[in-house]
Amino acid sequence: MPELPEVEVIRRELCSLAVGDTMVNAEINFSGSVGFPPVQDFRRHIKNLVIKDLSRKGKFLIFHLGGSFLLVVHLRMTGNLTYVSDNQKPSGQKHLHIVLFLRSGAALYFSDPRKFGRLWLLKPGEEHIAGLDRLGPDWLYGVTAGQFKKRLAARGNSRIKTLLLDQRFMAGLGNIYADESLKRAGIHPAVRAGSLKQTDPERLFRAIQKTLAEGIKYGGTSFRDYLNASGKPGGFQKRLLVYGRKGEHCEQCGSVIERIVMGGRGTYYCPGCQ
DNA sequence: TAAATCCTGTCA
DNA sequence: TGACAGGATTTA
Repeated sequence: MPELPEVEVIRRELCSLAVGDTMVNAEINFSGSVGFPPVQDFRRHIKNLVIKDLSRKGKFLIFHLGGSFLLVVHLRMTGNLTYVSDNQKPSGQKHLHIVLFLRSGAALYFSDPRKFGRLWLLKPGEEHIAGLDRLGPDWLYGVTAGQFKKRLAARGNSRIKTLLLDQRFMAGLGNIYADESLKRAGIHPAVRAGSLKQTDPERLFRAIQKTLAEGIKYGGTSFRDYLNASGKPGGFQKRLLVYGRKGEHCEQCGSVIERIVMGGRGTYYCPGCQ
């Protein structure tokens, strides 16, 4: 489900809700959600670790815990991480795979219908186990427009949409924000990076940063499953210009929005603007 | 560069 | 019933 803005919204919420609290226990209902270490070790090691801080790289959420442990979370398509305070615990929730109990009485609920999401409990030097070492720079703090332009030049043969989804190139964009950013920059998704016009790369860079910032501002996009750490939907779905709007008229130029498949992903764009 | 894979749910 | 889904990796 979530892309950079959704993960960032959750990170900010958990910063105010959970930092300073301590992990006391883990309930694991589906062991496949634990990427590392083996479930028994995960349960044993996570006890009594203070939550010192939370950071984010691309779509990864990273809890910085006592003892230099890192709890790395990737929600993939349908994962949800919800902070539940002591007096409002839901019960019998379907697809609830992991509960992390906190000393305050609150808990972190990880649920995920499609079971693609993962949690890893790592020590420094083990970041590669979660794949963190393969990520390119984060879109919001990783590079300047100039550095982005250089990276683009090195991948001139790739189609721009495909490139934007490649987390090794740059980290954090997913299918929705890639399409929305290309629309805002007026660039066709199938264009090859090397064929972009002179002013395109910088405009695209700005459009992506602006679109992501807007996504965060409106609390993320709840297209189907996404909920923030408080269990509430975001609002950016109301501001989508092309994603999921095949057959509708572009608000800017009136053209009919099209859907094509690129790299196996549904891709929406406006043939008039892009 | 595409398809298969990991899964379940929803919608046309 | 089949197509499709905010992701990412592996294999062909």
